[in-house]
Amino acid sequence: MVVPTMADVARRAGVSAKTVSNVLSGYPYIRESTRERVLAAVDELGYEINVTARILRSGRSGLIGLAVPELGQPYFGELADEVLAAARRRDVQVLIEPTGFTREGELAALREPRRRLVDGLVFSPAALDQSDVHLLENLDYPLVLLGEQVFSTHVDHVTMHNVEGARAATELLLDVGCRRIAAIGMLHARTAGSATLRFQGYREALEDRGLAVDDRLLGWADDGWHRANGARAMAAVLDTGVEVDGVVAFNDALALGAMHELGVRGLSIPRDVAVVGFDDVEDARYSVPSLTTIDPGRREIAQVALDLLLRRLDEVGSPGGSVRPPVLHVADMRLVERESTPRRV
Amino acid sequence: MVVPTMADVARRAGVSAKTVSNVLSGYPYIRESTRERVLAAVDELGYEINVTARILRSGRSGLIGLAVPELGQPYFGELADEVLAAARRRDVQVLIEPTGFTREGELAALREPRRRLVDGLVFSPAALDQSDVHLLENLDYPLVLLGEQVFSTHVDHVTMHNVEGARAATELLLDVGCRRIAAIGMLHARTAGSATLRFQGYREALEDRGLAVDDRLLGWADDGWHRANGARAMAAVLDTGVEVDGVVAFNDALALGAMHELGVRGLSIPRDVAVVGFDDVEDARYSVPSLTTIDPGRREIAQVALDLLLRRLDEVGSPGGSVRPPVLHVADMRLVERESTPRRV
DNA sequence: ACGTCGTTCTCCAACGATGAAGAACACAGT
DNA sequence: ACTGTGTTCTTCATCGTTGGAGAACGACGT
Repeated sequence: MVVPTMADVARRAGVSAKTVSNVLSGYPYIRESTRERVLAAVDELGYEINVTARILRSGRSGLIGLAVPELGQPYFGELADEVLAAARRRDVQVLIEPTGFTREGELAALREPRRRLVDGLVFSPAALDQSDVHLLENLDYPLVLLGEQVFSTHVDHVTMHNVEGARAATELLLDVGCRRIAAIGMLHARTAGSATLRFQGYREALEDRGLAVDDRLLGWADDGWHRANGARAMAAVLDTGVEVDGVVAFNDALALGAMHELGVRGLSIPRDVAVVGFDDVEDARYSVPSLTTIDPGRREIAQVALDLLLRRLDEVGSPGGSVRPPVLHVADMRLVERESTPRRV
Repeated sequence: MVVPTMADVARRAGVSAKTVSNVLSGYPYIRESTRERVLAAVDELGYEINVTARILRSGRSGLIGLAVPELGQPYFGELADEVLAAARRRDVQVLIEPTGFTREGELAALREPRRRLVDGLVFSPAALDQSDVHLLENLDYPLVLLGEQVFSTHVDHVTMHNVEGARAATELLLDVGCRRIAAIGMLHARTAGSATLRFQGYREALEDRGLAVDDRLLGWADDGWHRANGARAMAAVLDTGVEVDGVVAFNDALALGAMHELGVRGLSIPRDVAVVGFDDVEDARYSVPSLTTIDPGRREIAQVALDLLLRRLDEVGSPGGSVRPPVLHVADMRLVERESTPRRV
């Protein structure tokens, strides 16, 4: 016998297979002596349950999918760690599906669950947009959305304070005296999405102080929010000859790229130019100088997303029928001041 | 009918379920007209095969495990991306198991495969050591080891040129005139592992030029190779008052932390101190200044590890019996020169 | 004495696919 | 006409577990 089955355990303990199953799944009406015999048999045979058979019979795999663009990007790597940690606490496994910032990758991730084994999906879209929203509704498995790329009133959604975060970042710069603040990370293509919302926060903060947006201060990064593009966008802004005394970057990678470019040009941070990022990835703490940034509440996002998904899974399980309406959860945001901005006076 | 089964397709196409199965799995003896009818029925019903049932019957899940310490660390995040990409090309799914640098996490990862669904495991140990090697032998599933934490002649293993890499890094510094080269990332605890090997490369390079290792130049980072510890270790070295004109850090995060500390102390890189890292994570390209580092061949490592694992899985599948002896593959290494070191003369 | 109830356990039939074996048929060679 | 061979498809059992139904038993109230 290569690997023992429940029937083997049952035979050894002198009970039926179903009793073994009952013992293992915590069914209460088992005589103590029986339970002990069964557990002893399990031990002696080194029995471990066959998960596949259990899934086939019960219809639940205890596996959820996490579709994110790329783990190499620290924001998503760290987010994935948080989701995995939360999942471990709840005894769930996570299948990560990197979508590579491509439409095909994201469509594939949406199709996978039916074909693969996952019970539900946490999905952070980057390439799909609002016009694809119908793809996310009426899926035959529970879905939790992350980010601000696509919104639907039919799907649970966890997101962050984008406008408020960018506004707080910009206000900090204004408070320390900056008046020529560049925005790094503008996107042409999208009408929604983090770029638009963060730009909105930037604009609102300026306008509250009676300042207008100067197009020459907008740094475009249509190829993605990587460091390289942050450097490029910063260079483009500086090359217009416009005066710059502050930078709001729409994520930390852009900010670090921009700081790189500022350094190359011999500008001192924060003396000549103050810089604020967005995301609070681990790098931000150890750059030179360390980066002031917005902590968007990553841990909260991971935790809430998983909880929402598991709650939906329970709803499917118990046909008691009280289907909750979809939730939109916005995580708490926090400004983290470090060395790339001067102290507030 | 919520979700159609093979029997439904069969009924619709007027054939038996087994014929549907045969069509879908590419069995050759099917009349063309039958094949078409079946595929039409599949289309019409939107049928997708139930993976769980297939696994139960066939015994293979097409899922492999990847056990790494933490995705938030760019090296592992990027490694995971490479493994996932390679897996996608081969139509395999990957279940990532973060072990959190803990012994318990790693032991759990080793136990999981039996309980969970994976056919095999790619394992990058960080907390287990050579004394645990017996845990890795005689597992009842195929295993591929990564890294240099544990070695076994019974297990396939993919690793990198640690000694040669650290030696190349140190030689570069010597070539550009450094003579007081700090080594950042020393560990007390381990007798094997990357730290020891990279230190060995450092020492060999020095000794080849007739230089001795100066204990004051050794920066310890027993709490892990994070940026924070790189900064701390660098600070400790500088605080001894010893003169430093070069730094070999045992990974990029340590190097970036060390650069941070050097910056804080007003030392210019590379003018006052030249710095070399190890790993070539994406950050290294965009730090200020950009970091000279060793590319250990991450993509090759991911690819070869997956291939070795899949090859073992095939061996299990076909009892033809020619079990290949375990392989030790060492990936190609490459020195990437950037701004943190002066040009070689 | 009898029905009711709670406890403890068993039996059977699924879940949905596939491997093994073989039936039915056509066609060729003798 | 008969056997052999190749093609095409079917039947049946099976992977290992769990849901549903209910059997067996004792205790309890009436």
